Amino acid sequence: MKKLVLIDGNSLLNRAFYATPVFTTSSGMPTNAIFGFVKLLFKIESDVKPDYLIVAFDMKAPTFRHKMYDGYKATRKPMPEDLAVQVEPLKNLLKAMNVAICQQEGIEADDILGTLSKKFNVHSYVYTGDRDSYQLVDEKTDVYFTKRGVSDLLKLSIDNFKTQIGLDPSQVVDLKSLMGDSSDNIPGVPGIGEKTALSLLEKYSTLDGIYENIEEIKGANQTKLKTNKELAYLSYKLATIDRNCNLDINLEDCVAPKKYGADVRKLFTEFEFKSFLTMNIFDGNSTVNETAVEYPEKIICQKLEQIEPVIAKNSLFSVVLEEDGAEIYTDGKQYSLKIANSLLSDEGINWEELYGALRQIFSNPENKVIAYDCKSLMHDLKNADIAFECDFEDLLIADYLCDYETASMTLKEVCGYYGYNYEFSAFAVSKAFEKVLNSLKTENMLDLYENIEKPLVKVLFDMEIAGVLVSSRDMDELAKQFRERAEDYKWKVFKACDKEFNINSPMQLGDVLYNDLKITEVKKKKNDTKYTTSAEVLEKLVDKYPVVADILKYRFYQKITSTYIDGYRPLIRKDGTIHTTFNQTITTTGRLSSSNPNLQNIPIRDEEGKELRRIFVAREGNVFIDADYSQIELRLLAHFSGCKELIEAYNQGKDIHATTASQVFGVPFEEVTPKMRRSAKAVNFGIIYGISDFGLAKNLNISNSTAKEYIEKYFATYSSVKEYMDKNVEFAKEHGYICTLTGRKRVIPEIKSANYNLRQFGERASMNMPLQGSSADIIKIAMVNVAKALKEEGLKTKLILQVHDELILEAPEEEAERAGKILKDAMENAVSLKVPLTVEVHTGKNWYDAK
DNA sequence: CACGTCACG
DNA sequence: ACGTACGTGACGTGT
Repeated sequence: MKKLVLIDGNSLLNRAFYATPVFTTSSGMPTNAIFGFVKLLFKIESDVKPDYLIVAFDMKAPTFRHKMYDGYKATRKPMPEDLAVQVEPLKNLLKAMNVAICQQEGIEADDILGTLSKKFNVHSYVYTGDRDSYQLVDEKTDVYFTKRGVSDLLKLSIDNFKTQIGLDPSQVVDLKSLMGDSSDNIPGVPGIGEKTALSLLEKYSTLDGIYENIEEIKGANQTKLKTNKELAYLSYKLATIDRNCNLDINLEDCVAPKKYGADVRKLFTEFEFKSFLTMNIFDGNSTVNETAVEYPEKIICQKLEQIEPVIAKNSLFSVVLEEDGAEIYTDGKQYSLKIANSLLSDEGINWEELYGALRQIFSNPENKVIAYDCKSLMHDLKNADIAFECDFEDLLIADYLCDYETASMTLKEVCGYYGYNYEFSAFAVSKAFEKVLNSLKTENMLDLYENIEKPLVKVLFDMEIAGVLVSSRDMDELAKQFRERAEDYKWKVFKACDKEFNINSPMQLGDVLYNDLKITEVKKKKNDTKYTTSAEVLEKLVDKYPVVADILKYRFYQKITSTYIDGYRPLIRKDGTIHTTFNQTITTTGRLSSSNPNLQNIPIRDEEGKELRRIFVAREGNVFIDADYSQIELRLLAHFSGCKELIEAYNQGKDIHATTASQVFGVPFEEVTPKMRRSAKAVNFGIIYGISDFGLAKNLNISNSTAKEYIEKYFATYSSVKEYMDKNVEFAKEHGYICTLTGRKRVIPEIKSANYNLRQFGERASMNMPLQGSSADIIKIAMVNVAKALKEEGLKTKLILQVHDELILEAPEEEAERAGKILKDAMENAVSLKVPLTVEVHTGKNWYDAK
């Protein structure tokens, strides 16, 4: 059977517009949607190889079906200006390409598609971004729906429809008549959503079926359906695509073009579609216009497995992971490589030829790769069993450092930010990287990038691959205990409150505590109707109201089970290991973060919670070596401020909190009480956070005025600390940013805010960033050095975790002693300060014992 | 998807 | 008079 491709022009142009980064010709005309559309067209031509092809457009005037439905507000947004100006040029281009176009007053594009797919004796492929068209699927019509972007397609045919969508194609209309579709102005039955609609159709198949059995349907749904019967049937009409429109089109008018002429080449040149010009799509009469083709990019081949003979040694590759396909270009200096992620993850398909080629690129230390997010690229390649051993540059990491003013950007955004479009070729990545590299130089962060962040990428990758072994036996045992206790406390609370409710809901809990039990000690916040049920507040009530203690206990066990036990289960692999992701480009201070799961917030402060650390165990024959910096941020404070008293205390190895206590409270060192020491410790922490009397008062549960006295006393004693803090605030006010030890920057726009609270926040952040950020710098240096030393010494010991001021190694028992020394040495000597950096090391078979 | 809560440094 | 300690991530509820 012959093949007819039917394209929903408006819908796909719209998709192309949003999926393609905004770019213009050098004269300023936006062309991204046209580019995306044509790219899709080429893809369709090479994938389907259609005999016939036609693009359907809506006319601008309001259409028939929507006119019937004037009473409802149109929810469709107007077309953005940048897109609107691309519509006519696209149509002209299509005409030049001899692509058939169909548009007719009063007929919607999907009615055209519906009619044409029925009319001819051909197999139709409908390309659209509109779910309405699902209903067109039948024996001779496939619908290809663009999920994300333009080339990620959901391919629906009569064979897979039910499994993909869960309905028959005809039921799509029934579904819409019930749930409506706001983007298409279809009302549906108010109050009936997708879930209800699906379960109704599951039972009664069609809208008619539902109304035939309306008495069977229970409760509110029956009422809703009865009162809105007319609306439902109107919706049915609106959602139904008309497959019998009067269209004057012959199949022979729609022959799919094979080659294009000089006029198309001219238009591509006008649009500055460089990569299309080099494609083998033009007919013989259309010779290359030398002035137009000054572009370096040449397709070497579109099949990666053929590249092996052509790539040179010591090559530079710009790499982009794409939705589909595999391409490689060169400009004679470097290669542009695009590969589909799916090619690396599809199991059971033999891509060995391709992988061989990729191995030749990535596993060769003489090559260099430029990519965005190399760590995830390493993971993707690892899935295909390709080792990442080449040199690399990482656009994501470099951009994180130098575009510190901008919130995290995607690859598309970063390239766009520097004026490139990576859809043309992966060269955009290397071009953007060059720009970022330049600003790293002018911003004095090249060293930070090259010697800390970049090598850290590989270190983190190795840590993520190593993972941590979880003892499921210990975990199950703990789970059982904690779940039981949560249950016990839950019922204890219910009995005390004389009612069952959801303790997990702060709303319901607040209601019970403050309305039923009439607890009056806690006041609502001003301008707020809500009570807080935070542990901080509840703890003050435990003496008077015993039930509150049980609520806190319940919360505790519930938290442990839901977050740290049930939360882990789906993340534990077959071999019993769990693998976190270390995010290198999330925080404003330069710290790492950890997710899926977060292994940087495992309980430790609470003794019972700490038990959880026993489930993290070293593998057979191994031990954990846990090393943490002692008060690294306070030591940095001593270093940066040059405070003589603090420096001396650290050099003499004195207890710093006791020292502070003795000086702030004016008593001899020997007479410092535990309580005084505790207060001084809180003051020291407060200083690091950019202290405020209120914050300190809350933390120590003392009055604001007492807290204020402590702070004044502290600054009177350590005046250089005060000067140092003031200096940082001043610097931030003047420059708008503040730096760490290595020159890492953070912008603090709040510091210039007219809003007092924001400005205060900006000041505290300016005081905290150099301490928290430099601490992050230092442990990163240590990580790079430890990893390097372990490798050089040929040890099997691996770095597995980082928790901000703490590093954990997993070492074969016989290596443990040596590895421990290497670790301590690397951490203590990561940088040289005016005070020693001391590190405490512990060893154990599980994380609990190693702390 | 925002919020409250709570786990960590 | 106002509303406040720095930096994260995950879970559950409720809109």
